[in-house]
Amino acid sequence: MVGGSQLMQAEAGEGYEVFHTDCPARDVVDHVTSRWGIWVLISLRSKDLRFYELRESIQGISEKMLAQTLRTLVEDGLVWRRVEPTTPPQVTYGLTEFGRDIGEPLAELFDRITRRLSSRGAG
Amino acid sequence: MVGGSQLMQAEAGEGYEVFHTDCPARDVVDHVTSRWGIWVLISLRSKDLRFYELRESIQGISEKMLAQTLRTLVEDGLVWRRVEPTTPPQVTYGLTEFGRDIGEPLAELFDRITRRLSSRGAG
DNA sequence: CAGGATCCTATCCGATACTG
DNA sequence: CAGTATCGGATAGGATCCTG
Repeated sequence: MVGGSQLMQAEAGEGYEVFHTDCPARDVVDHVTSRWGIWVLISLRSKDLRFYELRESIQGISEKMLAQTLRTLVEDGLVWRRVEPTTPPQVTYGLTEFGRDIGEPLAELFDRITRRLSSRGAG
Repeated sequence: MVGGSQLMQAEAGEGYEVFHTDCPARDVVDHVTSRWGIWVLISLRSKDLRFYELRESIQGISEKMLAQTLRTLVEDGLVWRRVEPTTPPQVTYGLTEFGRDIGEPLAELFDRITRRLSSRGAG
């Protein structure tokens, strides 16, 4: 009876929200905003990508972290995974509806930061 | 001369973006999406808060991490810090214009995840 | 009240080697 | 190609104690 009530605190308390440790959304937020999660999601927004394409797209990511990040995002229902049983095997990743939904504010976040930084550097 | 060019790759390359390690926005993104950064920013959206209010608002955060997160966000220009030289001293934090700008997609991200999770749990 | 300093541990994450 | 398994260094982050 503790989870999911943090939004009510704004009215009950002094006007600020309380973020519970066991808030279910917190795990997903942590995964989405993990070191590599945000870049995977943003990369997949333009088009579905194969494993090696993602690895080359996201500079600095290791195969281990890419695999781990993808596994988490698939578990969370943000990314789907399709295996083509060819030789060599092809595995493609793409965004689910949930993933596309989440990808929007993520891309917006990235855009706003980029815009602010470039305008600061230019002017 | 290397940073800020990753957005061009979508046209030059195979249609997906490349995220450079030295992209200047990446540092800010990392700070904003750090373990506690997102919660601090969202908490400050409703109103300015003092140190202890933030600590109580964000369940599970330690004083060390709150101080460290706030320092980083102030350095990035997302949060301002005002010291009242009273006894005991009062320190208030709030969002700068940049911080409010970034806070929007952040709150939207949190809202969408919360909505999706609660609707999934309810029906 | 608002933190800095210190210590210590959990985990993150890269490198390497190996598998289907 | 698309991973898994293991190891070890780096770092994030909590607990505690101390200061203005």
